[in-house]
Amino acid sequence: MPELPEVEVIRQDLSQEIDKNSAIKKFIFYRKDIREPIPIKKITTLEGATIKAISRRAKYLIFETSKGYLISHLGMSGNWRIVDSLKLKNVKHDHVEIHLNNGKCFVYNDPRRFGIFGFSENLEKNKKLKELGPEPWSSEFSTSHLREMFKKTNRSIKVAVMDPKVVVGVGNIYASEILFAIGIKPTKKSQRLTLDELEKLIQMIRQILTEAIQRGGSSIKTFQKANGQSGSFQNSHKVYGRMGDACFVCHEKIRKIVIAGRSSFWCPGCQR
DNA sequence: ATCGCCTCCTGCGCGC
DNA sequence: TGCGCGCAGGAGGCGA
Repeated sequence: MPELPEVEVIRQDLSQEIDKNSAIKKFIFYRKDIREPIPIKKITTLEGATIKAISRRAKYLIFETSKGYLISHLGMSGNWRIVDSLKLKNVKHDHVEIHLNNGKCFVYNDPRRFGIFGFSENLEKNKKLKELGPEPWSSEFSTSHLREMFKKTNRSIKVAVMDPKVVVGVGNIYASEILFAIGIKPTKKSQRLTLDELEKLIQMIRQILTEAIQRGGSSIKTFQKANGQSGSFQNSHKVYGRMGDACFVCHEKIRKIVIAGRSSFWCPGCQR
């Protein structure tokens, strides 16, 4: 479900429900583990804490509280929804509820359970976060960074652009869309991109992710925003999920190939 | 060190 | 209609 835009949209929705006085009243856990064991004892110490902000790093959501950080990753199928505590009904695959003192409840639901819950007192010491590469809009995400990353590897650009050490947040859908938008085929070796192409790649990653966030993300399958609305960026997909359909630009048939085990869509007319 | 392959898990859509 | 199969937005571990 979530790549960076979807996580960011959920972050914005959840953030709307809190103000500077919002505190965590109570957690309810329906499972002890999803992908990894949930550190329930540590997380429970956050009861009574004020939520200062809800932020995002890569595809992680971070609840910044007065007593520490709750870190959540949505995996493939995770989602949050906002419910009034009094009207709350537990549905299948609801794993965690965060009840706030303002009567709202944030509910985490994840059918495939690939998501992660973590606790941290100090984000800078968090192993998972520490090893992440640059955010797409950061100055560290530059052509020199890409050249450094690409010079020693022989991977395809599709695989490289999905590597969180190269840049965080680009998942399988947006990788195909971004490469179509800059006219580079997904199997091209990352090493062989010119400086000009690297520059275009950076700009297009920023542009497409920004637009996707503005459009509420891509609601394919079950993705919904935390406020229950659907995103609309799926209507802007030019190649993803369009195998056999005519390219909107050159009318050639969109192809699907598997790269590193992931379906990759591209247009043989537009991408070289 | 790097890379491809496999795995975790449930649900859905397709073809027979 | 029912069943089996393949596939799905992520990411970490393994062995070559």
